[in-house]
Amino acid sequence: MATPSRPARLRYDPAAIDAKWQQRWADDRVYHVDDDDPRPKWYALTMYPYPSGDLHIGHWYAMAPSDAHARFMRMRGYNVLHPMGFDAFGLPAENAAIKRGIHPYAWTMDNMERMRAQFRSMGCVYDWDREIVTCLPEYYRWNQWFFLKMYEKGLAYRASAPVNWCPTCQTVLANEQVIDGRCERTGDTVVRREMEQWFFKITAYADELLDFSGVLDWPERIKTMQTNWIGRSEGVTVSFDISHLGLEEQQISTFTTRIDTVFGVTFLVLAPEHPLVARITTGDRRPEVEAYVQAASEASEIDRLSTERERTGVFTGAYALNRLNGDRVPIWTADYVLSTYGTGAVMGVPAHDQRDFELAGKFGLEIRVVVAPPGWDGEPLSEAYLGRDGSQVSSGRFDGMANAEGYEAIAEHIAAQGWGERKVTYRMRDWLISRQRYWGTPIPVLYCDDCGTQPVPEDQLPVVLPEDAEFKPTGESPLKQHAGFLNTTCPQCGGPATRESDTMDTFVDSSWYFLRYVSPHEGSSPFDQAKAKLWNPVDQYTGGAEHAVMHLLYARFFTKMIRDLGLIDFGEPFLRLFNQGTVLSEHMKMSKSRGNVVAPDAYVSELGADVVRLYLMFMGPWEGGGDWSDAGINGLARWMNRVWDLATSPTDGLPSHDGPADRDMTRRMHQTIRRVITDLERFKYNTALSAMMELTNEMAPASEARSVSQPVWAETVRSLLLLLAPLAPHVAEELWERTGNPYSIHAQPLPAWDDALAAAEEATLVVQVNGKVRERITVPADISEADAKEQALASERVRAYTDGHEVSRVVFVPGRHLVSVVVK
RNA sequence: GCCGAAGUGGCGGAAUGGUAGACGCGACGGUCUCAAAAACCGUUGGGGGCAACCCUGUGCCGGUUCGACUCCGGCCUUCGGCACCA
Repeated sequence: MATPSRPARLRYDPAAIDAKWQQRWADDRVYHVDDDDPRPKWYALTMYPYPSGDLHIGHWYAMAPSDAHARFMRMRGYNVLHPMGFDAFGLPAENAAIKRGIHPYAWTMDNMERMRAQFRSMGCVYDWDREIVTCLPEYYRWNQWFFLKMYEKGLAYRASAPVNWCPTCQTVLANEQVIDGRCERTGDTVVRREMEQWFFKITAYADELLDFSGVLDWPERIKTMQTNWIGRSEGVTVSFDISHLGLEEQQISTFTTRIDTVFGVTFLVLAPEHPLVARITTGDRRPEVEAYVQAASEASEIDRLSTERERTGVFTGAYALNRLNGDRVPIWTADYVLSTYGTGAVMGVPAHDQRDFELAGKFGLEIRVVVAPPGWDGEPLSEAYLGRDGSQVSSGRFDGMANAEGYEAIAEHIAAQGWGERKVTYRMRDWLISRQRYWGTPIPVLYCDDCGTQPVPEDQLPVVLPEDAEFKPTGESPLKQHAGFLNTTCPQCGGPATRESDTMDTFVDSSWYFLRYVSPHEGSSPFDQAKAKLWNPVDQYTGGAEHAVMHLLYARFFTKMIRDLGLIDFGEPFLRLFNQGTVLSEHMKMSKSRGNVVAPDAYVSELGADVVRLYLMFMGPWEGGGDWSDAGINGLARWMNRVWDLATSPTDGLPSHDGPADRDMTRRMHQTIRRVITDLERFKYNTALSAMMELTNEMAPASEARSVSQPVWAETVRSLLLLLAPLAPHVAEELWERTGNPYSIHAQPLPAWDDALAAAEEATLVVQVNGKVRERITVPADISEADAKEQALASERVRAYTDGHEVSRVVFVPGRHLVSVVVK
């Protein structure tokens, strides 16, 4: 591994201590959470894992520090709900079934059993009585229930749409699951297909999702990412007259954010998928247009998205009328226009849009400047002018207006004429939830030849996955072949009907699981409303930043939707959000193919859970992740040895009272308590541990020199163990017992600090001359400004710099014990 | 290309505008040992000086300030996100 180094030997038997206390805590159910506890509540949630089979170091990095924080909050007097469960639906289970003939249910259950044991080895405070498993009907029936509620409200709908199809997963993906034109999971190139699919209307909440005023503390980064993802943009729709073509459609509607440039339109561009393309194309243009549309449909997302690619497009042979100036402009189709955004058609303004400029340049279309850049000489532009500080020209009666003024005036004019209206569009699309797979929540819908699409009646939920499905590598969902599942009767007419065979995206499961923990086995509703009111929203949510725009956005959407169903009275699921970083190995992401995966189990059995926990927390700031190092973890093992020695060393050699180092030790102890508590509040585990190490560095020689009295020593050890308890729960508990304290340390409050006792009596007065440190003088901590300045100026070293010069200024910084002397 | 974050010893990293490098790792020297490991003690940004000390130093260039790792402006690099969104 990274640095060859012999492991430190521990002074104690970590495996025995871990086992001893884990058993005792389980027997005593010390982590059972009581809803009726009178203390203030704190809901601490860590993103639940997918049951992939083993807890890897990344799970530890996500869970050990968050567990430490939950324990910290318990010791601060909160009734802490800290549940755990499994995100148990998903493709790996189904792939295992196809490859190895194991049923997804069995595979998932086995994995969870193994992971539960590994979870226990971490010593977390999870209340396992509240565990949820999303692949069980008792959970997923409520996905179906929410689906029905959304269907009733028009928030769940079926539509034909071009979708992202992953050939390996054999299913469609949500837009959010496509990264750079590739499947987020497999890295496969995504192809586009036109399919009938189910959607959740997340766009109905787009504006509300942009509003983060309901959260208390979220990383700006995540808010920005969501805001960009939603991509709100304000503009105007404007239609162009095509009534002369004799079609049913009289006009082509376009969307623009630059209505001020509408007099510069010299062509229109339709997306290749736009329904009008085929109908307006003239006979002589047809072969070329059809070939272009065909090629566009075959091009992969990657090709089409490439910005390096040369601009392409073809003329349809048809013209449209620009109603503002009566211009007759050619209608083109080009693949840089997306059918899924705006109206699928844009007005081509080459002078003021770079893409239009490139198309016009390539095909010799007119480039007409209508917003004159400041200082423009009337010469042709070398690139599109995108600025908004020009003035209107060649714009009829709007000529001479400042750009911003022109925008407003033209928008008003178009609305008044009925040619278009102001409109807000979003980059975000509705959430495509259909998956052509078995291992997910069946969509509770059936199709009747007579009655059409019918929701499954609520009293017939859950629609359960058939157990006897066959898993073959055909690329078709096993449900599609399962007659027993498919064939049913219509609730409306009693005639034969066919069930929907698609299942839901697994992100549906995680969109409300934080509500289920409050009443995990509730059978008559998704969650107990009174308990949700008691516990939710989640006070502190932690997890990886990779969920910034998927899970977190969906969960916010669901929460607002559930609020609008009247079940809860808040709209944000997570008040505070913290994203931990990633653990690396040799500066690279761990992966099986690289062979650099660090397995925690071996370290846990050799050094104990606590040393692994401490090392992960000490590595660096939690949000930053870090590089796993075998040498680094030894440092923490050594420190645990030192703590062990300090706590267990005999104290009868110490003076019974009035040790000469008592004051210093007491001060250091109070300083440490203050630092550790304020650091843990902000997840600063690394500096909290540094503070405790500094304390132990001071304790060791004081013990050696017998300069601390027994009572002060006992108090210091006691405080150290309490501060350590959230981070290293097993060893702290063991030492708590060995130092004669009553079980359990985890039921104790944290020690309090006293600022007066933490205050230094002496301080180092730093004297700067012209900004450079020239002298350090030991002075009373409460030295007055006058005395500090006097002593500073009297110092010989300072006088070496001031003698013979004029002292123009002397600055005293009270809290810092610093005097800054300025000489000329 | 756009948006965001970050650049500090050999390494991970500390520093409300106020003693840069806490704490840990590693390295070097020592104690113990037949020897080694472990443990313990000491040294450890660079340069100079016998020494007291001095110079220099937080990606680069400038600015504000008595004082800048920290604030401002402009670059460079790295990482993350978005990427034809009209």
